[in-house]
Formats: sequence, structure tokens, C-alpha cells
Amino acid sequence: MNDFLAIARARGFIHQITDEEGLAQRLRAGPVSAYVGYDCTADSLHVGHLLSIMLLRWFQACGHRPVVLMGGGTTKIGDPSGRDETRQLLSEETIEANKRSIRRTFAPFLRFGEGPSDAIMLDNAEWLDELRYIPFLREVGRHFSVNRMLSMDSVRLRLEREQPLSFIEFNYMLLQSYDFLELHRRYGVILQMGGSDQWGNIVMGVDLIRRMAHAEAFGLTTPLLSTASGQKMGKTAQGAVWLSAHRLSPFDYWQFWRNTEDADVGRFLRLFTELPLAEIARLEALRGAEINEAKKVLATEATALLHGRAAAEAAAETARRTFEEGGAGDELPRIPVGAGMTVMAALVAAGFAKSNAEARRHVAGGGVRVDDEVVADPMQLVRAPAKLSFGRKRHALLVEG
RNA sequence: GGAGGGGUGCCCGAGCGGCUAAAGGGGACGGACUGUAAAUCCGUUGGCUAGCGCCUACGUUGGUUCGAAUCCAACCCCCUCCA
Repeated sequence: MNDFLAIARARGFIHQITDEEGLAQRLRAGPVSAYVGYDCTADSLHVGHLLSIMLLRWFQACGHRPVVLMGGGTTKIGDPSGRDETRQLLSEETIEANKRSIRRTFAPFLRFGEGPSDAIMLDNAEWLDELRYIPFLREVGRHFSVNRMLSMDSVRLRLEREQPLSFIEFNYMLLQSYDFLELHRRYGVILQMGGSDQWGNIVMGVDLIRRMAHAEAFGLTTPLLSTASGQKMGKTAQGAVWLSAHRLSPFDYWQFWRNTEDADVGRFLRLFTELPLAEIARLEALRGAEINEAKKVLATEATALLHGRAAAEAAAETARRTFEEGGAGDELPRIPVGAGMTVMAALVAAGFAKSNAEARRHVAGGGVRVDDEVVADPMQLVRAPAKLSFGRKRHALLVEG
């Protein structure tokens, strides 16, 4: 059995651990179960979640059992952690739909099944939906000190900024703690992992297990992902970097990784690929334009994990044809062109502009090209086949429509 | 329930009767420079329109006025203190 903590540490996954020595002992003693919870706030996860998914993957690779917990119940409450504003309450139908969509993301990363180190997927709606208020308060609520809850970042920061915090949100950490307890009781889970903003919630769960189950449990958090230049990570021109292909194509996902800042390449290779550390050390040592080779490896490997090797290589090939040869690859988005379509309309159809007015502005700004010719007039007609480019990086194929 | 403060464009924030599609900053996007990097500099940042121009917009709904984001009323929401 491989040493999970050593690997996680070496690859940069660990921010904090509640009791590293104690956890190391338990991991050495045999397979353990650990969980990460994912709330169903959107119909796709994004790169921010990928860190913990990779962590679960390593956990499984080291012979332990990952537990993926869908927050079908907690999503009905809304986690206030790291937010200045109350999350909008989602309808139960939306949550259900989101859950169904999100579940699929885990399939390429984890092996599910019945074996001792096979992953399992659960939904906390299973126990939270039926909770009875008075028994819950009497059995669980009495272990929570409001004094302590007020000192938790998720609550304190909100109050310090004089932002509202409703009672429903205030309850979130109780429910998350209770999840941990239930998973401990039902499946013997002794470790909860999550982003660093989850630290408070996780520690509360560890305490609750100690008090109610008289057992020792552990927490581990991953660092907050940001780029070397300090930006919060995970944005593309389209918005968030989604993991579901219906939200972000494999090609755009590949592009996201390809555009990593120089200073982040090594760190991201360690976190988001499974290449050996020695190989990563070699790649990140590349200097100047050569580091672009490392970025391509990062992009292809990361895309292969999520979308499969074939899709990753198709994306890489399209990028090569488009950016290195100045041509157009097969994976570029295809925009059907009707008779009399203007450049302006094509820009909107391709999603490069949200309105006609914006499309005009982009043309006026000199950022639009058709077959590499700068467009001067937004009313210019387009004909298929052609390549429509917006900026240096965004391209689409105009095809007969 | 009472007293006070506040709700402005993606976000922060100025404006406090006409000169306001609304200063300034951030973010975002485009251009230049590069290596599909960072930093820097320049530009753009409500919608419709070929164009004149028109239409929406400063919590909501009414009102005053030739004219309101700016004044008044009611309502909704948030913050602080009190009960």
C-alpha cells in the first residue's frame, strides 16, 4: 500500500491536517474510508472541485476507499463559507437535476464497485431530509456552542462585513458535521477532505464524532487554488472552467490548461496530472518559450483524465493546426452560415459577442478576423467555409448552414 | 415594536432637480509587445439601428415638476442600536 499522505504532500495537495501523526498511523494500519462532499449548486462541477477529485483518486490508488457524497440535502440549505451573500435557494427539482448531471463527472476518475477500495457514492438527502427537528436539537444541537460557531470564519467574516447571515445558513455547519457523523456510523468513514474554506466545518465534524461516537476522526484540507499572479483560478472567456463537456468542450478545456501562467506549470502538473515527479521536475525547469512544451503536456494529460485520451489528442491536434500552422482544426466550434449573414451576426452566433452592439464594438476595436484578414465593417457578409477569429485565441469554423 | 443608517451599471463606489447611459476604481474583453505566459502601455465595457435617432436603466409602486438617480408618499429588503 502506497503512502497516501506522502504522495499528497509531495504533489502539493495538503494545506492542513487535524492530526497528521494520528492519521498516518490509521492509514498505515489498513484501508480506511474518506469522503468529500459536493453540493449540487450547478449542473456541472468546475476546476475548483478537481483538486479534491484528484485527491480521492490518489486515495484510491493507495488502496483506500473514497466516498463521494452528493449534497442533495445540504444544497437545500446553502453553505455560507467564503461568501458575502446568501446563496439563492434552489428548487428541489433543480437540485435533483444538478445532482444527476454532476454524478457523471466522477466516473472517469474513480473506480466504483463493491470491493474494499472501490468508491461509493452517497447522497446526504438520504438522512437529512427526514431529520426531525426536536430530536436533532436534543441529540446533536447540544454539542454545538454558538460562541464557537460565531468565531468560525464562515460566520465571523460575514458578520464583520455587516453582511446578512440568515439562520438557515447558520445551520449549514451543523448539517455538514452531522453528515460526517452519519458516514462514520454507517460506513466507517474516519476522514473528511475538502477545500481550505471547509476547515471550520470539517473540524466541527471531527469534534462531533469524538463527542457522540467516541471515536477519532480526521480532517484534511487542500490549498486554495489561485494563479501565481494572484488571480482566483478557474476562469475562461466563457466563464467558469466546467468539467462537464456540455458546459465546456474538451478543446476549450485543453486550451484552459494550455494558457497556464509559466509560474504555475509545475504546481499544476503535480496536482492535475499523474506524471511522475521526476518528469514534472524536468518539464518545469524549461525556460522561456520552451516551457510551452510543458503546458501542452499539462493540457493533454489533464484533458485525458477527464475526457479521455482520444479527445485530449484531438484537442491538442486542433490547437496545433490552429495556433502553430495558422489553419483550423476539426475541434473548433462550427457555426452554420445562412445566406446574407453578416460578420456581426456570425460573432453573436459563435458566442464571441452577446449582442449586435458588442459585435460592432469588437470589429471597431480591430479584434475580429475572417480567414486571418482583419474585418473593418461589421456588415460585411461572410461565406462558408471560412475561419472566424476573435482575438488571438478564439476561433470558429463557418460552415454551410 | 421603536430609533437611526442604507439599497446606483458585472462588483465597489461618486452623484443628491436639467450639462447623467450616469465620475472614479476593480474585474472582464480587445489592441500593441511576446512564447496561445507574466508585467507594461492603449482602447472598449446598456439594448435596437446602415445612419439620423429611438428605447430601457439608479430596490418597488405612485406623486410633485416643463424636467427626477436626485424632491415627496407608501411598500419591500439589508445593517446598527434599543425593547
